[in-house]
Amino acid sequence: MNGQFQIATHVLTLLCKQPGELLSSDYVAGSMNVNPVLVRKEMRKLRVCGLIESKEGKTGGYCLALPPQKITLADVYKAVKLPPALGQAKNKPNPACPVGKQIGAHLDHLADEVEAAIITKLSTITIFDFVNQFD
Amino acid sequence: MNGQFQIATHVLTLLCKQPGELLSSDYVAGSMNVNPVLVRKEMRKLRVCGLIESKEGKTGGYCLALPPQKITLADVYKAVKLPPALGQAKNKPNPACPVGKQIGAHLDHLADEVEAAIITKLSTITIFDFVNQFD
DNA sequence: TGTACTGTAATATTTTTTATTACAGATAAA
DNA sequence: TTTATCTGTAATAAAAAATATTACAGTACA
Repeated sequence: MNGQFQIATHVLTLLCKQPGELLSSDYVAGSMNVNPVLVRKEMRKLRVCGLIESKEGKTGGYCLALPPQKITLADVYKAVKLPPALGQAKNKPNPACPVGKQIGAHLDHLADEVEAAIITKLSTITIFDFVNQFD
Repeated sequence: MNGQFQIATHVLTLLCKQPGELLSSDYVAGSMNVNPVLVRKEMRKLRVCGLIESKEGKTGGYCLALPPQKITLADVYKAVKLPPALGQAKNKPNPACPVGKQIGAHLDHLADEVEAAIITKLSTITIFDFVNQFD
């Protein structure tokens, strides 16, 4: 139950709907019923990737760093760094077994291909597109 | 850290390499350093989906139910039922907010599209293909 | 009839995610 | 210059999910 991508997308949607305004973490956290600190954590990731800007101090808050047509959901996905879609084994397969010895590399390669497929799909959708779906 | 897909794929690889033989959960669990009960749980999912067969009692174990050319990694993915690749928000967005009111439906639709992209990718790879990568 | 499996439940442990609390630093306004 | 309000961040607690462990009923074979 990982809602980091949803939080980031929700905030970006709000920022896109109120261009030019600075929205506070308390405000957006209230709009989605989630803890403000969690919002600030996701915002840090988005800021590091150059998707948003933030301003400290009184009247501070967050706004988009780029036009929403330039931000794809793939950018969001990469910024948020979710765990891999196929999961990730933590076990160490038996190296004495010919399968166990090699399967890690093959599974990693497969995981990379799946991540690439996800990113290809998400790169076709911008925040602008996403927000345009709303009434 | 979810290794269910990896466990299922590992077992299917072993079953594919030893056609006709029944492999026990203890044997395969030893090959991948994981708990045998966890193996049996994944095997139940694969059996329900018709990918493997199991036999109880002494000399019991697991074997493929289909030729490995007929089992795709998409079948495995669907059988294992991982949590959605984009995660899943547990929060209930504020229904008084026009964004909060609608975003759930749009995020669900997006999640469906991403799952479809994953399945499209994985459906191009059979267990036979996967196992053929091994030396 | 004993042995060695699957099937499954119950419980505990570990890991991950989310929530909460706290506070330093920044900035605007009184 | 002081106060209020925000970000940034750390530390900790609580909740949720995954995995490990234990236990045992049922099945099938020797």
